[in-house]
Amino acid sequence: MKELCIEVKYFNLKYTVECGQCFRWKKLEAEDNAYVGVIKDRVLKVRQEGNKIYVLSNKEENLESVVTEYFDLNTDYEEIEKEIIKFDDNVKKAVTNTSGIRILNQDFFETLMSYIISANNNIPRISKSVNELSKKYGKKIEFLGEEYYLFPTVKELENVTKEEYRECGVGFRDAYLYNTVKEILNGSIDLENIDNMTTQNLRNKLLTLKGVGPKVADCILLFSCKRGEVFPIDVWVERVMSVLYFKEQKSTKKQILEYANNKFSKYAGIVQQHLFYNMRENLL
DNA sequence: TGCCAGGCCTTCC
DNA sequence: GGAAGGCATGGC
Repeated sequence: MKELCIEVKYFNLKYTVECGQCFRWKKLEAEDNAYVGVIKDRVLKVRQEGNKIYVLSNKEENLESVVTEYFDLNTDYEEIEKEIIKFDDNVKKAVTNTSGIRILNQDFFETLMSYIISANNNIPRISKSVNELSKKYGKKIEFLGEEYYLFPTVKELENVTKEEYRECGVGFRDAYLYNTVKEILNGSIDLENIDNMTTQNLRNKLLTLKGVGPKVADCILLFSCKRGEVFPIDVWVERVMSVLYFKEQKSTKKQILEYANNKFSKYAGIVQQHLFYNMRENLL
């Protein structure tokens, strides 16, 4: 296996995979700043040393372009961070704390299913369920002496029952997952046409799925559809926005969203992710 | 024990 | 169109 080395800047591997946007990266205890994860059809080990990342994979074909796309390495985050720290001191402090977070370009179907599972759930349990689904229905890959599992394809989930979903620990979300697979199989959402849809159309389409509300839809748009302008509001973001920008006055999600859209506009997504991570890690 | 977790659905005004 | 209650499950 050949190790790929890529020069990076304004990229922090740890923050990017630990900030809550993805659920399948595992930190390697034996090595510093190294993680193993599954991206689409391959398993990767990624390690960062300063401004270089070192990548190993079971599949070397197109490895550099897959990694570049996934970690959004062709986007100029130096420019983005310089722009967004101008918004105000709150954003400046957050971005300074967690500089190098990048918004991932994850697989659409995996992101859709994962964020349906995320509703009224916590991150460790979401990860556990996603891994369980993969282990049961995804393809097994041997990598560095360990067994890993790809996230299952729509086809691989075709005959999975609600009861079987529930055995993966997803609880009441079993029917949502079941229905979503059916909807995709019957062509209600055309996976091939996503890039051509406007954000509003795609969002409305996602909202027709049971188990997908505004927050889940926005996470899917942001983390797997390159819609950097959306601003997912969960309990943490509601909390941090309310503390930073609305002080004591009570604020609704609608007010928060309007404020964020106006202020952060096309950078709302990356700002949201910095605020979310800062709040969770108690850095503000 | 009761509350919370990257919310959403249904029911009822 | 907005407010309440319910929902599986595990961790604290």
